[in-house]
Amino acid sequence: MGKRAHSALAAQPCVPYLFTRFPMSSDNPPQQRQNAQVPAYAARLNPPQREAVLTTEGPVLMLAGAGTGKTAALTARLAHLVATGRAYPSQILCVTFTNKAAREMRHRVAGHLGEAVEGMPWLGTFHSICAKMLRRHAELVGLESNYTIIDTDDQIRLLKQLINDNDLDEKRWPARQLAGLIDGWKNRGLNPEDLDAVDNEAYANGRGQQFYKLYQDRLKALNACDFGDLLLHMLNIFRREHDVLERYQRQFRYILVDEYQDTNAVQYLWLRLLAQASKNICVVGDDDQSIYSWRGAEVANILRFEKDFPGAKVVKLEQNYRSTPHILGAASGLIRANSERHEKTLWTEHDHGDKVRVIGVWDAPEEARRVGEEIERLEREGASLDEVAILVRAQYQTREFEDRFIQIGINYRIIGGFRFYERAEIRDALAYLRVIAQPQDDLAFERIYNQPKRGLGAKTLEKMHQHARRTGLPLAAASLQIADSDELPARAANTIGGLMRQFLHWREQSEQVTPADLLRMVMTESGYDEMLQKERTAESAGRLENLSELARAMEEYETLGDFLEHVSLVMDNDAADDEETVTIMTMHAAKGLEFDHVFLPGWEEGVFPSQRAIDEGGLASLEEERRLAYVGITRARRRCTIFHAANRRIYGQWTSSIPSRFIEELPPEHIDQETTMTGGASLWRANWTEQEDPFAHVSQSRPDRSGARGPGWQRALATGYETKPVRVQENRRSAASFAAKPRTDVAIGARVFHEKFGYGTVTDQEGNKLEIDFEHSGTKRVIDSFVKLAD
DNA sequence: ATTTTTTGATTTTTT
DNA sequence: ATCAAAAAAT
Repeated sequence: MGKRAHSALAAQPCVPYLFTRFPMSSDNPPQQRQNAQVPAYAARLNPPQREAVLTTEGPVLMLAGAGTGKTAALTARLAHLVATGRAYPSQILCVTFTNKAAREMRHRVAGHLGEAVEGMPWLGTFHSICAKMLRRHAELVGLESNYTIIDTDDQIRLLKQLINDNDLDEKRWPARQLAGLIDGWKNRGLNPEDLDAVDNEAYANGRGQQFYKLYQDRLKALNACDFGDLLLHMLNIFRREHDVLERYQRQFRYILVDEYQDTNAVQYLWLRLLAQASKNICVVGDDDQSIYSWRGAEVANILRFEKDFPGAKVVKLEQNYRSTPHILGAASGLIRANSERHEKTLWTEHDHGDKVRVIGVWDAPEEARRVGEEIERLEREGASLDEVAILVRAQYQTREFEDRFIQIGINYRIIGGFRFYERAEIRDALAYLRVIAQPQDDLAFERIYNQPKRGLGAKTLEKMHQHARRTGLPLAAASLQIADSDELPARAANTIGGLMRQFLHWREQSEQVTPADLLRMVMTESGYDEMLQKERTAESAGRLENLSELARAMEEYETLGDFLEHVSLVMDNDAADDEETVTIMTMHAAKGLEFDHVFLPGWEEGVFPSQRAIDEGGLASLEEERRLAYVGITRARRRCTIFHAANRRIYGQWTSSIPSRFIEELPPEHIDQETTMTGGASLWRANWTEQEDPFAHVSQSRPDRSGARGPGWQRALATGYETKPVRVQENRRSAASFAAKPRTDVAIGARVFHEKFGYGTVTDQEGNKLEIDFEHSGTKRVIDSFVKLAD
């Protein structure tokens, strides 16, 4: 039993989903078993945790402060539900926000339940769960089951096209802004027709709704959806199709939600619909760690849970297992300055440990120097670098540390920033694969049609677009047709013909060889590898390296479709490094992690809290920054050190800065101030004047890394394998494999007009191609959609 | 069609 | 300062 459960995230055949394939119907609940002793999964829980685990029926709100063992409680609850026979794994919906959290949860549940239980099919992120559901119900929202999931980049490019096509100035009304608005609407669960006047006004003087609608139509035509759509489509289906909703309501006997404070409106509505029937919903979260409101998260969701689900059991987890009392005291004191929160009193059994240190320094380089020294000291004391983290407010702050650590030779790793799958070469490679897997994927095609350079430019693209629009064909198909006409210069037409033949070839091959081999084949035959090899820069070597790493990562996937779904939803690659490294990352990225030693640099007004939060967001924004500070401090197990600099270069300009207001809010009994330069702005400024040249000692040069060669460089040179450019055949007339309906209103002898060639007479018609004798341009073969009847 | 120059913008990040 | 994207020059 339970063996028939869906294999998680595995290949979803392009077959409409049938409900009869649900593994288990709820009319047939598994027998309940009673265990006399406390089972292993519950043995080490404290009383509130145990209560959260054992209260299986009805709504439960678990308020879990930082480091209070909420994941332990959550996984124990999962194990409990399964072990006591209350539900099969397939009947539990368990939602997280990140893949990392989902992976961790899966791992820990497997630990509790052993191999006996097939992995939980419905444990995953909101997006992956919705993607999986949507594959089964795609037709209900006008998509095919093999729809593409586009990322932010594609989204922006698509919107840019729409904006330009509709005679709007992209300067004045940036695509990014529109993308942000649309995301926001989707996060709120709003479809284009749901927008009110205010929302509509938000873009291009009341054209918000119009563009939202256009965008959605375009996505549908591309058989694609963006991240927001995954949730919104499923919400729409649940709202419209009652039988679908009911099936899922019956399926999910228990619902668990992690990081509930980060849910946005769609997620909330989606959950509420699913939980309505059984009411067995358990949400876990900490309102003090809500740091994603700028991305649509609504703390209100967790604050009003008890109203949404009357009779909800509220369990507070307040015993902290992570940090020392001083760290906890500093964090608690700080967060107390916020209003609107569930009051929690964190406590710990740990001994006192060190106070939180607050160190004032002159400028950012000194800050990096001091952190470096501290780390070297910790190292001497025997600490592992893996247990050291530097948590910054913004990505740009990482650079100073990177430079310093290179100089003094500390292993470091920067989390975030450019993710592997966002690099240009990786995206190019993926675009090739997408076109192979899905010929309708215009966005992917557009990305690589001239990458590597094939001598196809804007004019050619414009022509292809025109034709695609007129015929309603996907771009790739349209380009093939157009290559068969005289619409384009012979050279361009040849190139396109050759490219399309290559794609045909690859598409055939994609059924024969593994995805990894296919990628290698494509990269070689397309000339992409060659292009990088010719560049001969350190950068291009790294890119080649990245591409082979991509191929390596693909080895574990059976089909191209599997792999593509994986990359669109699971965009992370924590390459496990064997060496000990210090971790540098943003405080946002650090949520959910913990380290023995944490450094928090840049606690200055304008940096943290950020200038934006001070200027624009008002009180709410400042409170979110404060929560972020709380998250930062509570990452530390043993020691936490806060820095603030008197001077900082921002956008290339030196600025003097004053310590963050958050520093003043830290309870004095829990901190050690380690500088004479504290006491507010005045003292800092006084210090300024004492130096004749405040920048005299500031290192102006950074270690020159331009000569650095990636490890793959020599190999790339040495390999020197030859790429055989695929010969472009001269036969231009062969490849019209895309069915096109010929026009019926044009007959031989008809007088027609063509925008480029002028007036002419049709002399022959072959499918949708016409041979026309033009009055001024001679005889040409053109596609019928390019001409209109002359009158 | 490609290369160079100019301009502009610059939190936080998942999926 | 830095980087990417748009505009201008080749």
